[in-house]
Amino acid sequence: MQDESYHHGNLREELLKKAVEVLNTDGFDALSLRALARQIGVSHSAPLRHFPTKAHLLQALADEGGARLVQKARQAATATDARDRLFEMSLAYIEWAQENPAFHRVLRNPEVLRHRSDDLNDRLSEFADLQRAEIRTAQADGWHGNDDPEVLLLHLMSLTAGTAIIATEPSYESPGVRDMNHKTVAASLRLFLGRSDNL
Amino acid sequence: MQDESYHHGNLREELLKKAVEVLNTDGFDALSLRALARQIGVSHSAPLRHFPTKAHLLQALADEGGARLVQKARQAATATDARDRLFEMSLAYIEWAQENPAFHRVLRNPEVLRHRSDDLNDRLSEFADLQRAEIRTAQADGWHGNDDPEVLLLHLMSLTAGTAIIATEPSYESPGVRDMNHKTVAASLRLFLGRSDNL
DNA sequence: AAACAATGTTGTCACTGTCCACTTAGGATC
DNA sequence: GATCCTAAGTGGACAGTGACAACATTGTTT
Repeated sequence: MQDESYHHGNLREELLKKAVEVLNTDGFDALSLRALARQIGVSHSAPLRHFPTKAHLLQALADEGGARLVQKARQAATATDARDRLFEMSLAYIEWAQENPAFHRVLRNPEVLRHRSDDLNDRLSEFADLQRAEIRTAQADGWHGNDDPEVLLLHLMSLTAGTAIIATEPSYESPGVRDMNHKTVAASLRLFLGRSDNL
Repeated sequence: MQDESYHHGNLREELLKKAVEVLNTDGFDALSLRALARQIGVSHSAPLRHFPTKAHLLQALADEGGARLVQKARQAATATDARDRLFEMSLAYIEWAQENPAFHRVLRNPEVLRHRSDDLNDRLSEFADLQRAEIRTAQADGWHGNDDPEVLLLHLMSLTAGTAIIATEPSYESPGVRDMNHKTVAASLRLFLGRSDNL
């Protein structure tokens, strides 16, 4: 548990932590194993003992990010109505993306996503299944009762993922949407998930 | 116009073309200026005469892609009803992304988008304004007449961008949406843009 | 005490982006 | 038509990177 005096430390966690820092401050392209090692004060090839390749480092970040994202979304679903639970999950997803832009960017990186771990894959699949179940429940309550549930799932996932990206990438703001805030996001989600009576 | 015998050729276009090839076949990480030069049969630093930096090459791809995307979306809007025109534009956007995954991936790359050219920025802004206008027209016809048009725009952009990503990234399929096809995409868009009477 | 596996180090390799000085070709200018 | 000039291509260099291999150090296990 010594900090940095001895030869050993708790690298790996330190690496992941520093990686998130770099991603948040300097962007994706600036992330390099050697720079991380340098910042931590360790040999340039020490990281390879914990992540045999740079891709493995990114995978680990994706694993951690995916776990946190799904956990937050699940915990947010507390309402009694299924539609409201879907709303809470989507909103939590978007808020998590806004709070953790580094994780979110790694998580939606095509190369990372393509080679995701079985662990992450399972987690995402289970989350999709949960949403599927909630959609069916909401349909049983009369919400879009005649529509294909898979279409509803695609619609919800597209809307949520798209909103998260637009909300986290300031680049999208100027050419497209103006003043992006919590109220606007919630109102947008309500267009699909809201009940006309309550706000 | 000689092909490759002389010292000169029409590099730049050749570079852009080869870059798209590489992006489609080997992915984003495999794109390197030196490899492009090697494939074309030219010196390793020849590309720098046309693109002072790798980022400029990506910017050029984004410019071209953005122009094509907006053009296709505009041309697709031929219906007499504003909602239908919005539907046509969104569908064209998604189809273009599916047909041009390389361009689409460059176009939605955060670093590229952040440093986009004024040209591309203007094009995207104008397209957003066009959608804004169509939304207002549709609202005048009674569609979501009481909702904030900016919320409607955010909703539409999120939905379209999100669907395009899910449709182009096969990685999304297994953990989330099953069998993604034209009919499903259209049905999903119709949930927001459709008139309940037709289809 | 000795053997061992985990972790960290140094040195090296191929590759990349970028800069530089140099060459070449084609068009403009006198 | 000879001369200048500039755009375009060449080859050499440099630092930074991911990855590999051989070696060193540690804490743990036997």
